[in-house]
Amino acid sequence: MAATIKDVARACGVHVSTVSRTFSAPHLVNPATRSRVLAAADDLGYRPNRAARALTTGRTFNMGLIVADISNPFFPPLIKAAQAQARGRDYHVFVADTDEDPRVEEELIRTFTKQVDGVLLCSPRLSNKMIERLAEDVPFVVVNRRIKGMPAVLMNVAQGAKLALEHLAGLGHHRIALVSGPIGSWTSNEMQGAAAEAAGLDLIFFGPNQPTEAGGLAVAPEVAACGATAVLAYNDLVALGLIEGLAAMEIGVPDQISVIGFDDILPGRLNRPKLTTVAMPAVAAGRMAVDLLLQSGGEGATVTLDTALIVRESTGRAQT
Amino acid sequence: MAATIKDVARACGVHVSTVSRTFSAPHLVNPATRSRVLAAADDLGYRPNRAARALTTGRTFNMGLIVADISNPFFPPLIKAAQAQARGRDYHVFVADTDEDPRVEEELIRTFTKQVDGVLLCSPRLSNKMIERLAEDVPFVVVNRRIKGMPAVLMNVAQGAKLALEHLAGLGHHRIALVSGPIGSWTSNEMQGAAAEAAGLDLIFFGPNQPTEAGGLAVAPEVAACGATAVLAYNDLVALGLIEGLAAMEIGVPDQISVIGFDDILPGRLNRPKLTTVAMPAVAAGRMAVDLLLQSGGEGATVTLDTALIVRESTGRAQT
DNA sequence: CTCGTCTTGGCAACCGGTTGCAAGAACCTT
DNA sequence: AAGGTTCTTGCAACCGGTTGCCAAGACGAG
Repeated sequence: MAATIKDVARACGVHVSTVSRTFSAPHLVNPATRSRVLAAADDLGYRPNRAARALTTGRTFNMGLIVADISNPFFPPLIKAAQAQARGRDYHVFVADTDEDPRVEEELIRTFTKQVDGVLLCSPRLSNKMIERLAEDVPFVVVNRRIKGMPAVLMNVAQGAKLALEHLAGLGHHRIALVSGPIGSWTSNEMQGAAAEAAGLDLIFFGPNQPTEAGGLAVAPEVAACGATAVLAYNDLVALGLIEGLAAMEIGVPDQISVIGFDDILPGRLNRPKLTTVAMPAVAAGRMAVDLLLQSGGEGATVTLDTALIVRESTGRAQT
Repeated sequence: MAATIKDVARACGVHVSTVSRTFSAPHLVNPATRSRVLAAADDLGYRPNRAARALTTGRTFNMGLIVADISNPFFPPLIKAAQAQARGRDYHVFVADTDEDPRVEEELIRTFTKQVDGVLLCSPRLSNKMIERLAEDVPFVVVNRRIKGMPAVLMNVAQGAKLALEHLAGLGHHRIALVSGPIGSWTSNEMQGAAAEAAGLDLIFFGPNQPTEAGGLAVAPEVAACGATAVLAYNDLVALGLIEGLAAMEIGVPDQISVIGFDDILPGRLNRPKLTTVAMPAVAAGRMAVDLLLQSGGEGATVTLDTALIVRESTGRAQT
């Protein structure tokens, strides 16, 4: 059907290797011949078959990007940043969604192996051990997970959690609910770790939870019942669900309970009340992850990006 | 590095073809030999190289999915539905985002060619002519675009627009602004076409616009100035931006102006006021697109899915 | 015991390119 | 004019599998 390198070679009476060189090493072929080949190629609509080329060169010039849930508005900016950065490096990014399922995640990685030059693994749900094993077959850069010897882009969640807790303490909150995320989430662990170190606060942990609005909605009754005056939620989606759930029980935010999320997604900015949140550097992370993959020959550089507290309307003084 | 079919063959003293058959035609190899091969393969951690296999078989068992803007909450449900459906058919879906740029779209399609068995083209921005040309190299299913002889999944936008206009007319609105989308959008054209047929209404067209909140925000002043009492927006994102922009000018929705969007995305349900919208069958479309790609040998079946008006809080009686 | 049939597995060509090697041509040098 | 360079191009092996064809061996029937 589509023209191959042989068709082009035949069309202009030259060996296939010459055609091949015309595209991948133009300086090695006589300008006159080159233009003859290019003319014939253009004429037949020839495009090099990237998969076939990859077979011998070992490079596909594309990379995979795996996320747990593409519906989470946190990811699209990261994805777009990665795609843009990759495009600037002559690479293409293929995205896939695991539906929060570690088995699907593994299967997708296996599928990507040999079809991409590396995989950006964002907020993985697989165990470190499994990731290390899979890393034997394809280079990784992990985002929001620390694995020894593996290049990683981390967001300083602990710092963000600390800022958030200080903010709440400053508003007079002492009893604070911590609504964590799914099992296998490094982010969730970091948050809990940072919270556990905070002195003088009475923390109640809830989890694991789905990292979605449904998850927030579901824990709302428990959170309301536990007597906390403020909540630190795993992410903005959970925070929004929580606010919705509290509203359904006629509990006002921030009047009766303060809520802080993580991520700084767009819907949080449009919500009433506008969400106070710890902004995560998603765009920078997407860019960095691509660069790390391209630079590191698998070497374990680790980049940590800062987070920032953004105070909006969902937090206020504790009731006295 | 990774084990190849040859390593396995050597390891258990059989020819590579036998190993190959063990995986792709197990019934042709003696059970005893087969288990020996499987053991060796497992031992060496051998995985067939999908790209190499595709070279001879011509099938990759993966498909591409191209969207204009992955940040638009309209797409993730469609993407997830497509991925789930594909997974059930032993296929994998690779997603890519064009950033609303036709050139990027073309480049991505070219990249996908030969690396996937087909491409789902969602709300493309390329011209029909260009799409037809590219279709010579890779099978397509287009979503929200009608192209002769090409399988398509359409959403009945005209019907939805009609419902929306009737709803507004019923509330006493006569002067209605139509805020359209980007150039090259079939959806936008359908909306305009349907609107133009509506009798007894005074329509003012605004466009083209970016199909985002920024786009809605930007036209808000013009819309406010045109004297319309209601707006039909290209999609929910534009509608939300519009509401935001109107609010900044102290124009209340729905008290002073009614707003209807298209898509029924999640943020629209959380917004205050909750958005009245025409729900698009994104999930069904994702599923159908996959099936169409797998069934049709490129034959031009067209599926049209119904839309539905969902009345919430952003529309109300016209001021008298 | 011989013949015919069925299983099994090796051989080799092929998919669409890439690339090291070498030969011939053209161009310089001295 | 001989010898040395530099260019240009063809040859053939190779990447990792798949598959049509064929021969050897197993097995059952007569």
